[in-house]
Amino acid sequence: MTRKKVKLAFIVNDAARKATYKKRKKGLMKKVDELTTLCGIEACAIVYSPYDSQPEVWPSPWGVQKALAKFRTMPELEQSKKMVNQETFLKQRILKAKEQVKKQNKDNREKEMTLLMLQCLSAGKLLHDNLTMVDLNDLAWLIDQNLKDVDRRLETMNKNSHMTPSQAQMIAPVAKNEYMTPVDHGHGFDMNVDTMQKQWFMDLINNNGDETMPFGDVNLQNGFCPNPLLP
Amino acid sequence: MTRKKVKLAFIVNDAARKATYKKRKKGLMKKVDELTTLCGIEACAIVYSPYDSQPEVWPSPWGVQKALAKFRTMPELEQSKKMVNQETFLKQRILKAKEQVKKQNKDNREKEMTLLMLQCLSAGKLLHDNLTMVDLNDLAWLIDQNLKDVDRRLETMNKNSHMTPSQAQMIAPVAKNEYMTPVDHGHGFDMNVDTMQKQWFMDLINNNGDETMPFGDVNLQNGFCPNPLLP
DNA sequence: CTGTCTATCTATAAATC
DNA sequence: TGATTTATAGATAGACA
Repeated sequence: MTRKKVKLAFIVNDAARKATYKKRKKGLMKKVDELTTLCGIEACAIVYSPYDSQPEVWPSPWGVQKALAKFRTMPELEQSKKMVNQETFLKQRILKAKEQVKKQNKDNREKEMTLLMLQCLSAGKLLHDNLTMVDLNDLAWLIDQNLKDVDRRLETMNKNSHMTPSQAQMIAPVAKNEYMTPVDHGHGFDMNVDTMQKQWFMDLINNNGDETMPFGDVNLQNGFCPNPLLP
Repeated sequence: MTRKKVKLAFIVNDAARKATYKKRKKGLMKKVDELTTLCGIEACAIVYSPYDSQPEVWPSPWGVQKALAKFRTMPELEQSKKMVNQETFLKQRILKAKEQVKKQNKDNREKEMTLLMLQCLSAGKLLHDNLTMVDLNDLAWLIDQNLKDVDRRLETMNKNSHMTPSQAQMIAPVAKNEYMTPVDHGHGFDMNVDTMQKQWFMDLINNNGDETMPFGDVNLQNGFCPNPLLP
């Protein structure tokens, strides 16, 4: 039942490797078949393995010979060109993979920070003794993002509902403009950048985490709690 | 969004064909790559198309040359053997496809019969004027299957529950052994085969379908209903 | 070894930018 | 032309017969 994503590496287990070989060779053959049929082109595949005494070819030895003949008509220079193309392709794939890893890490980071923020809200304090400055900076950024979101919603409410601005403010009193300034994120931690705009955050990390939270006005006024997960 | 299952045939639309070609060539290349990596073998693919001035090869022209050299070392006889193998392979695929069609038809038939049976239960009568003898035979088989299932459940109950056999019988009184005899299914309709064992069914189709159903004991004692779908 | 089954993972048709 | 997105078709790992 395909427990996990198969990692692209040599399969050590002999039986599993052979089983995979059989299945995938069949699948590959089918793909070649489909490509030629769907697109009306010529193609062939050659597989040489210890499981078969001879190379296995598709769609037929004749087809292979034909394709090969064409390939051989290529001047050496052209063949080299193709080779370079192949190399370029691999480089592109590597680059793309790296980009994906980068994006994945970014997403993971954001999720971590969301979790951390929620834990902080639950505990009523920041457990910053275990956090690095980078963590705190990222957390600050995330919270700012959330605050901006709250602010946007507030504006929408003020414009579209029958609620007065002051009533709306009472629902989310922390969403004050002084906290809305964009944070210069992604360039490492810098205590000197935007410090004044993140006053609430600075206040927080300069104390010991067991006093009023920036969100205290909402429902955690006296937020300290012996059980870190139960407000 | 892959609206439909792509039928395996030449794509007439030029743009679509080219797009498919690009995608699938890439996919094929990836597959070759994976096969070689996972199974530690040598393989290559050659694609010759009007979209590229030269044949496209994987993993590299060198690899292709290597694989080809091996192929060329095969005696003509062996090459022919391989060719025959290819033909055999295609025949096997055709055979398999036919078997799948057959199985599919069988499944469809069974579903049709299930639906029919339920409709009959709902209507409280068999609308047999619109049914062929083959239909009725299949329906009889299906009902027998269901009765066998009921019987099996009854036995389980008698063995494992605190219920007495008679109590169990009251729940599903139709599951009497006289109806449990296996039906010789799949050889066409034959009024002379198993007729006695399917007495209830014969009774049913020899009348006009507006009287007691074989399942009448359960909850359709006086099953006729003006609305065919509402008991 | 070959086929089957099922839960997942992967490929990709179409639409859109 | 190529990249991205989304929903579906297809491939296949692992277990079993």
